[in-house]
Amino acid sequence: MKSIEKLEKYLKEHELRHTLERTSMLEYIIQLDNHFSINTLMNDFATTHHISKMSVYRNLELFLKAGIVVMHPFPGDEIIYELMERAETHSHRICTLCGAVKEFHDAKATKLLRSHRFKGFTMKSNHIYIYGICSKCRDK
Amino acid sequence: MKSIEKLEKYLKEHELRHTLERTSMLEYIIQLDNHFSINTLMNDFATTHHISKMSVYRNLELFLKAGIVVMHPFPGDEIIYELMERAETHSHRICTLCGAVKEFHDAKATKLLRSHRFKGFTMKSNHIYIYGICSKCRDK
DNA sequence: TTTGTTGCAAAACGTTTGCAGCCTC
DNA sequence: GAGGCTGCAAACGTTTTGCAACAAA
Repeated sequence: MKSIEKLEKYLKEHELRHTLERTSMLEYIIQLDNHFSINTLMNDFATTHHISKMSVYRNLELFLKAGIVVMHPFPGDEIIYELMERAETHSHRICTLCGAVKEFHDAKATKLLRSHRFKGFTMKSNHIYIYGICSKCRDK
Repeated sequence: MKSIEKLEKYLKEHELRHTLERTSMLEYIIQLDNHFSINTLMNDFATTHHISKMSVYRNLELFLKAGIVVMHPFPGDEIIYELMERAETHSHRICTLCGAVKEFHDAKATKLLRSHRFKGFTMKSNHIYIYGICSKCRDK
């Protein structure tokens, strides 16, 4: 499902309101087309759009609950997020030493995961992370 | 590889030192045999062992780099960690609405992921996360 | 003896809280 | 209209920084 539709569905189901701030924040994240952090939203988005830092915090929370945005377990001082819709198109491999992250595709594993059926759980999305050491760090 | 061996290998390779604090912190995490947060370490570990909060922060960082501990992308106000060795034995499914996390096994997918070979990247570990809605939240 | 490590305390910083006013619905 | 939502500012609490003393190798 598209991110915008997800937002509309979530707001409707939870009797929450459609605001300009929510829309503009989601649109910003969509056009970013990349990983981002709170800093990205505070420095690049909040300063150039009509929205307060508080609404950024609160609406990021909402996007996470609605499954529109995912958090990534990447090393480093910042928590990294990504649009769920975008994150679903690839997996991540991470160097624990330097924190470098690469995206890669794995059609087989993704397909296998999608076929899962859980009792008492509606699957929406699945994500794969591979940890290891990149060649740069290995050569040191 | 066992966590203790990982620590020794990492310290040796990086010419770092073997200290009582590092050992006791790792032993604490091993015997915990569960997810944990900074709070767990600060309140339950640091107060009952000879170690300062600063060393907890700094050594958690070290454990992450050494691939001894992993961070999880779970919703909520706390960042959740787990011993890598323990996390490798299961996958996680997460309810985005209430934040509930369940561990589950998926031998097939895990095996498939282990068979990956990357150019310029030495894989150490792989992790699967499934997002969705649990039955409790669905029924509301 | 060298140099990484620890622990302390102060400082800095990001995040939360409470509330008044605004805007959806 | 009712109640969610925003934005402000103050309060809060965690994390970082700098440094001196200590300890591993």
